[in-house]
Amino acid sequence: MEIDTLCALIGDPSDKDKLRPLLTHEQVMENARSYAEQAFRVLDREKTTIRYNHEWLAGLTFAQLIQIASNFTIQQFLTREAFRKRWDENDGIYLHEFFYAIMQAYDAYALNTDVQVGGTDQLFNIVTAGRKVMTALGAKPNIGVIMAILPGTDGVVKMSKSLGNHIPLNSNPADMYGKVMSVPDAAMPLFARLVTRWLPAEVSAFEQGLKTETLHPRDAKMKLAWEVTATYYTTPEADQAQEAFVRQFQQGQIPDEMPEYSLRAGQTVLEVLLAAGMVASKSEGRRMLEQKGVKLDGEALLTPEAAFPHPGVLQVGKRRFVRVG
RNA sequence: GGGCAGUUACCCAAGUGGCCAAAGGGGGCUGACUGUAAAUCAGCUGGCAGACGCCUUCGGAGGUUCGAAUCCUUCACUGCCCA
Repeated sequence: MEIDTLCALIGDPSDKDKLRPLLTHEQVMENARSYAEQAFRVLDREKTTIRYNHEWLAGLTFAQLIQIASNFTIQQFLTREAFRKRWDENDGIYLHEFFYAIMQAYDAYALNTDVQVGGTDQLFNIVTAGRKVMTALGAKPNIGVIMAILPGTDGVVKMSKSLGNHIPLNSNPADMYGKVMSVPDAAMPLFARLVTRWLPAEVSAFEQGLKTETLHPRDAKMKLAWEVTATYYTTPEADQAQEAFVRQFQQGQIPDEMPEYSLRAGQTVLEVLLAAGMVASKSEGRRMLEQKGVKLDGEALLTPEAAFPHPGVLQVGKRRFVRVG
């Protein structure tokens, strides 16, 4: 497994909104460890070697870089849809963006890879650039395994942390289960294919079941959510996440674990909401109350200025809970 | 180096002196309906008060004006074209 430590070190100027502070080598390696830990949810720690691309890229000379770059024409890059579109619309295309493909290609060469795995958006970087550079440098070109792109929780757009539609690997089983359940039905087959341990036969049985409606979409998604959770966590954790989900959302019961808040004398409903971190501001709290989104032990609270009635389970919306005592 | 266009709330985007806390869309949140969702419908979406009102916000700073997102100066940044 390779971790890109070079870009983190030089900073990526394409994110021009945020001035990304240059990370120190220690910070970069810290992040790298976190990526590795997440990968080890599915990779065998014992059989995996982690390599960092600054190991070989940092020592590359400018002359070498020019020589590698001479294998490519601008046209090859511009025929890529992403670049083409921006070219046609007069959006900026930065020179260094071309170098990402070249860098990735050189990584494949430096690691002497036989196979390189990536999403369809990496087709050019892997197949065209990688194989070309490997050939040019006298190595045997590798083989690309190109996978479909996993959509995010919206079911359409590529899953990405910066878009906020991601399912984090490192939060917790209940969160993962719930987030998979929130994915639109239409995205289920892709999840089944890309992030479960199911074999092709199981995946197609799953898809068939959905298509012929012999499998209830809700049950299908529960099965999927369980499998995804069990894949990245463990079977008991997936069981537990499923039980909690059924209790909380299907039966409308309160979860068994929730944060606690100690009531202070004389606090109003509004003050408790804010102090317990259930709302970001008093205005938001008032809105929630107006919209009947606040419940104490199942009873809707309506008056912001009223004294907090009694200890109990306070709920805001569907999934924010706190035990007020 | 020269010319032109631009910088508005989470994102896109309208707004060219008062009726602007700022249209519209997206996103988000709440409620209804459901299968948990999606789709659909309704509402909300800067803060403090919550009655009037007050405060902060339209790239930064300064200015003109009774009054500025809107006009002027200046700085910064972005895009396009020319060199």
